[in-house]
Amino acid sequence: MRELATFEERLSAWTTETMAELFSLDETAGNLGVTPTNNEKFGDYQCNAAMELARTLKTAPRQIAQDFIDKAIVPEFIEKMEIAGPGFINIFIRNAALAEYLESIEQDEHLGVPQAGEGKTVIIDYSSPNVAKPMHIGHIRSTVIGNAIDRIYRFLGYHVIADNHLGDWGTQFGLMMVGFRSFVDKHALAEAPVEELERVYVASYNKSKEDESWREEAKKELVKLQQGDEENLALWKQFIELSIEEFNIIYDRLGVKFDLYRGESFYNKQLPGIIQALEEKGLAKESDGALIVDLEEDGMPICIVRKSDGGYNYATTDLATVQSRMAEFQPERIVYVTDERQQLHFKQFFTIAGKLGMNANLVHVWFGLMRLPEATFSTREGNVIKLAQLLDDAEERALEMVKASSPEMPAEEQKELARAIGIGAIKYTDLSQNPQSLVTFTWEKALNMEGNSAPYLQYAFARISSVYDKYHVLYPETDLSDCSINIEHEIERRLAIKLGRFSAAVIAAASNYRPNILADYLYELSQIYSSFYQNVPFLKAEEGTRESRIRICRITASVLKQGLNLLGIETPDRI
RNA sequence: GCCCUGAUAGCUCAGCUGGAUAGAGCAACGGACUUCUAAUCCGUAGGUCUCAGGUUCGAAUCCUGAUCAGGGCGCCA
Repeated sequence: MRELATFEERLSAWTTETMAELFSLDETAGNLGVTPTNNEKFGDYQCNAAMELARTLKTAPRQIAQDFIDKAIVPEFIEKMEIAGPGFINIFIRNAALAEYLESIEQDEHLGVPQAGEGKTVIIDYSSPNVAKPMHIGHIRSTVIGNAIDRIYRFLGYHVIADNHLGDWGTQFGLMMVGFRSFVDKHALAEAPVEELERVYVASYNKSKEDESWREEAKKELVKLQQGDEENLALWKQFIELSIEEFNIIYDRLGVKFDLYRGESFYNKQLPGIIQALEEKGLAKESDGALIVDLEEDGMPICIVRKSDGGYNYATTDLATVQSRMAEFQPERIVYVTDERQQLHFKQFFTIAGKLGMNANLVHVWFGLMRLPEATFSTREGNVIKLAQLLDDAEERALEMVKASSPEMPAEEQKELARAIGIGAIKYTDLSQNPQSLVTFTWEKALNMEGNSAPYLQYAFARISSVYDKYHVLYPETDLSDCSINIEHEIERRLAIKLGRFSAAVIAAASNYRPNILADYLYELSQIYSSFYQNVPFLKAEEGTRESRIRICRITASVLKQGLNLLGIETPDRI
């Protein structure tokens, strides 16, 4: 077992091993480990194996539990065990052991979180907006959730490659070309490039609906682009550059960094090879002029890999992308973060990748589409909320609160603080929900700064920092690391238990690709801390108790800071 | 028509691989700032976990069916 194993890990190993030995069981006996209790009166961890084993052992569950307690060699970190209800084994951890564990995670730069990913590469494909379209609130989920997964995997020791798979290729560029040449407003382009590009696109799109020759023209320009026409290529590159520049402004504000910006076009050269491989393996066939892969035996509709006009599809590009990534990076897995609408597409192309023998571990992490209370938003409806606007509003709202609570603070500092708080609030709103649930966007929710929100967590952190600083002013000579942790108060104990579960929260968030598990954990931790803060004195406590509590504060601060950092949320020292 | 999701307090949402009386926040009501930051804390109230079956010692959680809602299903990505 790893050095800094949690109580849960140690207990589970112990109960599983001991049960197996005492009752001569093999590994198939089911779950013999422990889980955290959800009520303190049942102890800290519970083992439910006795009920499960009752049938196979033909013994009453309480008797099994009793036998276990009587015969097992109990580790010294256990205070006591109790049998309750139908046969639960409730386990209580010794306070001294708890204190010892806290001290050990404090020494560890990863706060007890195992480096499970060492030597493994993971590619995470997220955000991936389309070129020439401004990011709106629909893009925030992929970006924020993807980035949290990115950070969490890095913290677990994985070598993460964050790849922004831009939508930089496709039929829309024909319309873009003709539209741009006819009615771009140079002034507007300089002011807000992507917004202007989008306006151009929408105008061109609308015209194409009525004007057939316009459509023809667009098609011609698209073909020219695909054939490498220099002028069109230059224009296309300009669209991309302008877009990336503007996306980066948003990414900077959100604290998101990518290792790669490889758009779909990056894989163009490989597309014919993919088609060839599909044909060679007998996977593709003609149908109505298009080339398709029949997936009926896999219970899925057919997948088009080459259109009847000879153009390639999304699926083909994605296959080429996998091939390229596998060859270049040999990732242990590739994770895609997109909205729910693409579930079928990913299932299809994962299946085809398997049939092609790509031998890649592909994961699709999907999240519910963002909706507005009135309806689904769409560019055509004109009811989109721009991401930049959302961030501005959040910062503004936070600034009002900062001004109200810290009027003496210099304006520059107020602004900086409001930025961290506003952006944090926006991110947290998305991260604290199960990604797969449907999300209805409301300003009220997005800008929430009270209760279960990022500012609540930031506030808890800031209060700790403040206490800690004050302690050092009052007792500059004391080295806290020389002072022992003593768990006395009930709320202190709850805090200690919770702190010990940080690594479990991080691991669960990673393996389920659900940052909300970590967000939940941090919120609960902050709640306990806030209660601790409000109800127990530390600076005014007696010597000894005081140092112990300040030390617990320090560990709480480390966990909060690290945890929030994994969600991409900043932790100002003052708020 | 077929497939994928979801339905939990008035509202917004948690509830991990089945475990003990289903939890938060907001809103409501009642308390706590001469005391470590009240963006906080303490308390009250609020539930037939959509419905009907099934599996199980044990179901909000797993299975089947129904209802409602969202999404997807050959040349968009």
